Amino acid sequence: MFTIDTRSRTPIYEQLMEKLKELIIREVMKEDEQLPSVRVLAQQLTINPNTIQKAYRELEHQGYIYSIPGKGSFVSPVKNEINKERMEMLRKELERIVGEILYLGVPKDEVIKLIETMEEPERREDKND
Amino acid sequence: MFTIDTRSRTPIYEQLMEKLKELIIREVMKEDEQLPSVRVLAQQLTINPNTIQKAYRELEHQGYIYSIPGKGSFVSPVKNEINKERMEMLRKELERIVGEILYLGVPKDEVIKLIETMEEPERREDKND
DNA sequence: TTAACTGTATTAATATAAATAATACAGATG
DNA sequence: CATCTGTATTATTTATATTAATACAGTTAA
Repeated sequence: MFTIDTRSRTPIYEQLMEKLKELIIREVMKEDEQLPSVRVLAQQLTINPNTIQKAYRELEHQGYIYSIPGKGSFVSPVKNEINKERMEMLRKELERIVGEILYLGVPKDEVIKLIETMEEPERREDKND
Repeated sequence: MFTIDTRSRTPIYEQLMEKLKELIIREVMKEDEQLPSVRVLAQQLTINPNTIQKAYRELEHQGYIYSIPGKGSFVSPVKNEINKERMEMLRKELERIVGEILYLGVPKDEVIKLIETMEEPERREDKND
């Protein structure tokens, strides 16, 4: 499914979160799709189940997945009460990074251009639950 | 000068780096201005000199400050060979964060609006060394 | 030159966090 | 019932961050 660098200084569970988020954001994994179980993924990546569990727990807390005991873990539907803390954190991070980029001399226009090349995810409007 | 949260889960040296970068980016501290010495700052913040040293070392590696043994540590002039690794890392981080924000349903226009409200640092063009 | 600064380096000890390991429990499913 | 799922707990090991105590060399001013 993906690879983990056990020697990296960034913790395994964080790497896992990034990779999984990537799959969710790029919509490789879609709403309500089941994630590999804690044990299966642990075996595939040859890392400890507890580490997977930690990553899943965090992703659930951030609103990216939801878990049902006995059934499994699944990708969260996007619009369901976006985590406000997370949104606030992202806004701050964005400001920090753009601030740093501007300081380093990259003109604002270029930053905006970069963002304009990025794709907005397509989404149905009609699916109001 | 600033405050450090020793109980925070983010390492002290990272907090220090953020705070100092903030001062440099907001141009509270200007080119070639001297930073407090390792020992003085350590005493002020009541943390270990080695921790300050670590932060300074990293900031130097990222191109934000330069140190002269026996003299002190100073804010780097901005245009002097921007750290390309760092620029690349910032670009990637930007893409990651904006990607996540877009995924969460914030329209691209709004992200761009936010960036447009940010101030570009003013800089002389004539000072070509 | 001496005294008091500066950054830098090293080595050891301690504290905190991450990761592994071994289980256990309860819900879901066929 | 057997086997899958998530979740929780406790202990141990390993890695990282932090402190501590020095040492050395360059700078600066008295």
